[in-house]
Amino acid sequence: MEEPTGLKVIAERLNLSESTVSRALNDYRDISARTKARVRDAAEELGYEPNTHARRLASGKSDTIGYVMPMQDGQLTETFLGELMAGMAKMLAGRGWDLMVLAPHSPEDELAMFKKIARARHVSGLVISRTYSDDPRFRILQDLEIPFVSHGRSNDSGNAAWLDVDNELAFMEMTAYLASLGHQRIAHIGGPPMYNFARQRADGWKRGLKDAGLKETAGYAESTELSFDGGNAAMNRLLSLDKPPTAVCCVSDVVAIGAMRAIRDAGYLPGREISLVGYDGLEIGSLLDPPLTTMSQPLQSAGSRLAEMLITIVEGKSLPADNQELFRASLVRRGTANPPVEGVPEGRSTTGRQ
Amino acid sequence: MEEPTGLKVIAERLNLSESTVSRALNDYRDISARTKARVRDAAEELGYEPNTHARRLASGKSDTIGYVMPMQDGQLTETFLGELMAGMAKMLAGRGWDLMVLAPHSPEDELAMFKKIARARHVSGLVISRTYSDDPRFRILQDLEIPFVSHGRSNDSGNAAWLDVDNELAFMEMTAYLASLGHQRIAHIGGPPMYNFARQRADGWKRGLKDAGLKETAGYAESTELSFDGGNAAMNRLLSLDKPPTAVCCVSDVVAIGAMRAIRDAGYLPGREISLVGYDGLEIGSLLDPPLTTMSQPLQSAGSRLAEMLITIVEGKSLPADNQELFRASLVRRGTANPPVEGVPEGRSTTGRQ
DNA sequence: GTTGACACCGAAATCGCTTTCGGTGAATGG
DNA sequence: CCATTCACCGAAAGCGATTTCGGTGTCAAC
Repeated sequence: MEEPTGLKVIAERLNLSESTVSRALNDYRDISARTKARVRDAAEELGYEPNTHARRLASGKSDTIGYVMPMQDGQLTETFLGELMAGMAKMLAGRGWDLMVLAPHSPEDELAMFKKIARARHVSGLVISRTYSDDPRFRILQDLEIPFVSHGRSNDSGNAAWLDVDNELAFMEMTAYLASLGHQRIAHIGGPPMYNFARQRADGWKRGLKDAGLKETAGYAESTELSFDGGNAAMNRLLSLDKPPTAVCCVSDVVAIGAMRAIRDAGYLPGREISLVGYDGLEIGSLLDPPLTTMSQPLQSAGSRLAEMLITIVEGKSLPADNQELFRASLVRRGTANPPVEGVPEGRSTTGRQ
Repeated sequence: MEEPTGLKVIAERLNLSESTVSRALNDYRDISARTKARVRDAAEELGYEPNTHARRLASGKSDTIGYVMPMQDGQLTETFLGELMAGMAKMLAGRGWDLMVLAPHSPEDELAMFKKIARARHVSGLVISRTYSDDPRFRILQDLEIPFVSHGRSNDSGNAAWLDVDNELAFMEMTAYLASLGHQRIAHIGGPPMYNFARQRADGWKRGLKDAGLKETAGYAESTELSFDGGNAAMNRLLSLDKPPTAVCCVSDVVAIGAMRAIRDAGYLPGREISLVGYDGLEIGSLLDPPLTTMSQPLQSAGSRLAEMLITIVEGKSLPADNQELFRASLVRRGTANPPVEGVPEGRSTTGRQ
């Protein structure tokens, strides 16, 4: 229980005042270089570590940002948040900031957390993720005057700060890639339009088609839940079309995996009769047979950048509106996207193997 | 920029002193019930939220615990930490505590963080995870007098606090299950013995064999990296045995998936000629064909319990040694574990399909 | 009518740091 | 040589709570 060395100890030892020591440590310029050096040495030697709470109380800053976990009914919905948080935490630690986790179990709870933060101010900024097409949180946070940046855009983004992947571009490229392989019948299994990224990806697919000189075929624009079963069902619908697609752009890897199963069950081989591209770059996709071609986004660096943006905003060094960035997803070529082959399905096959 | 309501405001409004208000809010018993009620009402009405930093400075408590992310070379190594953290965060939030994330990019960095915490004390306890068989962190944290609980045991656990899954029991059950299906040649693909759980799981498998009246066959105890390739290679070694196993207990789902591929490549069907059970309960396993039978552990509740234990320790309400708990994993029956069939492999098949 | 005991509340110190505001002594300028 | 200006440092006032220590007023007991 030996007491931790505070400013006082090091001040006494050097025959200086606490305030001088404090300013020396914080590199004020009305302290001589010699004194600063002495202070720093003494601090080092004594193993001085400033008391965070005292510092934050006095300075009025909290040097802490919060990450709002994307939860739904108390359950986690994403798998990537580990990477994202690691990226944020590392960036923040480098600047002496802390990362705090918020896991609301309902939208009401989330709102309550926001309000509390707005008043207690023990968190100086937030990072939210998994944005909806219409996301009330943008307004709420702005009204509460809580600095924040969002991982993903929204219709309500306005001049808020955000960092997003260029979903539209990603799906344009995905479609272009498929077209370059020779596919002409390219479908899309999208996600619920309530998610902003789902719309963007669908748009990207459409533009990709147009750029490739292809026209949208009726029934090729599927939309479903972000789940294995959703992908499975959607793919089955595509397969029952008169002219099923020879390639499919999937809104996510999980959906793509569901689609793969449907393709298999219909007696075809994913990547042979029907090509498939997913999105997310899940590690697990490479373990499938054949391994899933997908597009991956840089997560750790996104987390890092998110934190960096938020810091500049909190410190007033930049406006939210000046912090809107697009990251680019990159194609991961694995096994499910290949040139079309002969014998493409011309209608619902009923000889599915189990 | 209206100033937040502090104790002073509500004291003035009620013609009370700040100290009385503070004690009323904190439910001291030398404050009359009537006064407490008045104070609480006023606080509610004015939207009072105590200043966290001031409170923590004055009380000397930080009401914050840190979670040390399991990192390796700056990379995340686990996929489950999202769930775990969500569980912790929710538990903590209910008690007014905060969860902070630490993402060291190296063991040295981790040590530096520990030292800093030991001095700055802005985090009152830690949760560590992914423990090694010989894990120096136990000693370090004890020497530094930082309260902590570990998610996973170690040879160095001693009388430290931990919460672990009963890995041995899990693998005993797994083995027993396989034996009950009729298997007699049950192998094990284990992980690097540097990880404590890897040893425990191997032990469980051995005890399971013994309990079922089976004897260990030479070459049936494989060990490999915790990766797809590791599982793949290990399974290939098993397949090249004179008498390959008819069932395999895998240390993790990812390893199991690698093994599945090896089985397929050798011309067999996982769950038919060779049964397979994984561990982790990864969602993704259910998407495979056939879906992977596995054992899953409760993560959110583990996180919750970890946080709870740590709080009681930090508050001095219990000793670390009294906080050692085993959770139980549960079997998730899917498609890769079935009774043995005729035509079991009797040696390395060379007719593998790619 | 003292004397305690008890129930309540206020004053003031404290937590450890930041930051403003002066106040030295020395250097500069005319 | 006196008046400015600098460079540097100390004193002291917060920051917004918690917590100890007394000090009232009331009431019962002797």
